[in-house]
Amino acid sequence: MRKLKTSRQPEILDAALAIADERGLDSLSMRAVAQRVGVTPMALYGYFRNKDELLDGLVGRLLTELAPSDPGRTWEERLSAIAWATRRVAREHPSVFPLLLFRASVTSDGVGVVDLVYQALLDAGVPEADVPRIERLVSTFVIGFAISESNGRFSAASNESRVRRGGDAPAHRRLAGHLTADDWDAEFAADLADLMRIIRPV
Amino acid sequence: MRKLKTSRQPEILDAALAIADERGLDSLSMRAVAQRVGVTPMALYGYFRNKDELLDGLVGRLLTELAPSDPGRTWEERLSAIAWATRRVAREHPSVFPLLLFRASVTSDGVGVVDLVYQALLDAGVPEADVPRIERLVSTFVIGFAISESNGRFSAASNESRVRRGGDAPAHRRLAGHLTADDWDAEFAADLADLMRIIRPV
DNA sequence: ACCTGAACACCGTTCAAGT
DNA sequence: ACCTGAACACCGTTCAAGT
Repeated sequence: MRKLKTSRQPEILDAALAIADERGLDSLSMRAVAQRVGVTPMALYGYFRNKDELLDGLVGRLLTELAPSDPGRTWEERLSAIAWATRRVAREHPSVFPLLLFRASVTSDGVGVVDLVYQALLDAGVPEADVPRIERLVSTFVIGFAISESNGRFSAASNESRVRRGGDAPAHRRLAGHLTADDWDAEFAADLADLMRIIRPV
Repeated sequence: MRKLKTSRQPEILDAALAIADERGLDSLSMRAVAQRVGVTPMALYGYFRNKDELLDGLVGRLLTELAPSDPGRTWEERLSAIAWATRRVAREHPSVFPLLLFRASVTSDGVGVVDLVYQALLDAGVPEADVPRIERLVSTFVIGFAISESNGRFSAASNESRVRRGGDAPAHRRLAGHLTADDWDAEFAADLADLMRIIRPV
């Protein structure tokens, strides 16, 4: 396991993120990254052991964007700031963002964000034994929401298709007037408010 | 857009699911599926327009496994049954399962499951206007939890790494005794109980 | 210390042709 | 109606070599 160079790692991650943002994750090939950096594909292997490690580097890059600059005073404000920052990062990097759900955030940046959440939950009065579980509950929802929104699972098209097929879906038929949501800011805010009610009086 | 044959679609999806389960999503190539079915790669294109549509078919297959045979009497029982079934499907098909978060469930099977959830939420007394939002809240969490668990985001390794780096993470240090969770059945049950508290007195 | 070239074993998909 | 063969434009990665 030979030592890796670090000098041009940031430059390479910049190029990779740009390609993913512009042309999607499927277009993110070692060859494409190399071309953008102005180098032969094989040169990349001096900086990342393989494509998987390059993707890990990309996840690390996203994590640094999650910690808000101004955390806020109350624990509600601090949790909200991180949640909305997460959603913003998902909109900025929709192709790369889903990798967050699959790669454990063990980089120091990832731990930093989790630590902020732990502290907020402690301040909220959550018993120490419940804090890690509640952190996973909230982060799983927030990341899942951000992915669903940015990748079309929540899309209006999906809701309309459901209405059209409403024949064998009685509850859909009854809810016909309420199926076309589109203000995801409002929905996310309402969801966070509901989750706060879980946290407050544990 | 020429018409597709349907005769051997189930057989092809069986083969694809088996490959993904045995060797992972990266090994799920059209060529590998074709070989398993005993046919030339090009023969598959008579049944699915491209690889993406084959993956959609796979998602449809998973959705049929989500609706529990015995739904249960109370709305709590019915919601729980679907949630636990979802988690079981994720463990059986960890590589394919994450696709559920990226592809809107507009197949009739998907609508069927969502309709069961809508009905349970109505029975719980959730106002009609809130039902679709609460369904998205719960399903996003349940799918996200199942993915995180089956794909290592919750792994013990990740928690131990965090403890080790605890130096610059004060809340982690304070919670050191509580960071090594491993009973995901219990955690999932506790999470569902918390979510029920959101649903009950909306 | 950093980079290149050639090569290997793969991909998804199109097109024209075969029974 | 169903399937095949050859071809095209790609992949990630190894190895040996070059400055």
